[in-house]
Amino acid sequence: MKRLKIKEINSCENPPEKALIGGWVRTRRDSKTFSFIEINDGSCLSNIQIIADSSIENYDNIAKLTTGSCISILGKIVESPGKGQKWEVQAEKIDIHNNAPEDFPLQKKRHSDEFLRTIAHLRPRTNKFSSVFRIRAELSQAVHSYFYEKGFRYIHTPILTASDCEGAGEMFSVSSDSVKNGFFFSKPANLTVSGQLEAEMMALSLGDVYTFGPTFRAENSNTSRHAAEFWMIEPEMSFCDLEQNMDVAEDFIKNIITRTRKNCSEDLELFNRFVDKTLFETLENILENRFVRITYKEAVEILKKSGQKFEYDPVYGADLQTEHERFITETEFKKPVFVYNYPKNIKPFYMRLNSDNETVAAMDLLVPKIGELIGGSQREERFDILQKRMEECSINKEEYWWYLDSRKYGSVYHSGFGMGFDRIMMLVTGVSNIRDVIPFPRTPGSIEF
RNA sequence: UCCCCAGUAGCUCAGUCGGCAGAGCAGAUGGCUGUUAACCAUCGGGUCCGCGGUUCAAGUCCGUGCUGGGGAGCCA
Repeated sequence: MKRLKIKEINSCENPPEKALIGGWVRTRRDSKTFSFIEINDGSCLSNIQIIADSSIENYDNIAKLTTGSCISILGKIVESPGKGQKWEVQAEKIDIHNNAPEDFPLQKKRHSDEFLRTIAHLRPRTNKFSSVFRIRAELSQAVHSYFYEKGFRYIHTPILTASDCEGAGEMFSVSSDSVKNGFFFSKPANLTVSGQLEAEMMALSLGDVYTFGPTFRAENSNTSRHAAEFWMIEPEMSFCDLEQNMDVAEDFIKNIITRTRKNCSEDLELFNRFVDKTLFETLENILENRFVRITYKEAVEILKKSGQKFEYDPVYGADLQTEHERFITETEFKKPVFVYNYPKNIKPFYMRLNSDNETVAAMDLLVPKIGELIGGSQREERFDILQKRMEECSINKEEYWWYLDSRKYGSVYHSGFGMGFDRIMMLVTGVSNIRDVIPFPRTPGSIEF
């Protein structure tokens, strides 16, 4: 008999009379002649209640089932006379796959996030984390659907790379003992910090492309928003300027949030109730408003005129501090804000120089509570200017011969951005620590599991 | 890497002025009930994060290390 998932039963008006169900015991309540067993199979947040009568052959063992055990049940699906659930299962046969010993670390009460991180292998068995990871799957799917529907091609950029100077942070080096000098690739290799440069090459032939894959940064960042291994989405579009780039970013975010809200309503409800009571309000605010667009120069002026006391005074020409970003998105506008046209000396070489010769066509998207969610730019497509910018930034042009080639042969204006997938997970769920939206997070000093 | 905070039973936490190590939940045993984080009774359960110091006496005070958390920098 085919196993039926709890989600299928719950969404049914007329479920089949009999079903085979498998899952993990969340709680068991005893009576003299029968047991109530609540099991969860991960298909949805809800559990299903199993009634096991003492007439079942292995009832002695069933009455000893502990939280965390795994069982299969063959039984009748009936309307529940009790409150709290529509359907329940009158068990006819119960297979005990494993009875969890008494030291099973998850109790029925609430655990702290910090404790659950130490048992990352078991935390998906909790309501909160199973919800997080169902939402993560849905949000991933939404990313692919969005781009697919817009005619973008999903491309795979390398994870192993030789480039080491994109200004994107420290890199992990990769070596192998299988070759004598350690250089498997004949020169030093690293884990990628971005697929952008390769994505540009693909965009300059396929038109609109995107990557969605793992990214690695060896920065010793100890914050709730940084991980050493995270997933990044990087669309890259030919015939696209900075303004169109921002249009895509805004539409993209609104689209994937809308889809996730529709398809994960039960899971999201949990976060709105227990994790962040303003979550739905926040998402509503993002969906219903146009994102603000201001230049870097305007941003600095707003900060200067605000009368707000900052630990670091806002100065034109310097990077915006976290406190500045928060003021702009949380206090001044109270909605997502694109800040664009940054001074060229605080941005990397590949961003397109504006006609003022001072700023580049860069844009960052700042979002309340999350901070920087997107960083992007129109790319410098002009061969001579790009070379000059590389010189200014002390980039070794020979290593980038192929990148420069793309500006030599059929170059065209193009743009793209990078969005931290784990950060939009935080936005959508209200979870405040990036370690809690990644199944097995890697952070400085921590690579268990 | 810097600043701040924390570490006590399997988990969540209390522990007063330095003076016998505590509760709830979880577990075991028994009872009761179409139960809903069920309930009632009984029992078992401790390297008070490690090391060093002060003291008649340290979970408590001091130093140091480790681990975790919050913030900053860096970024997505």
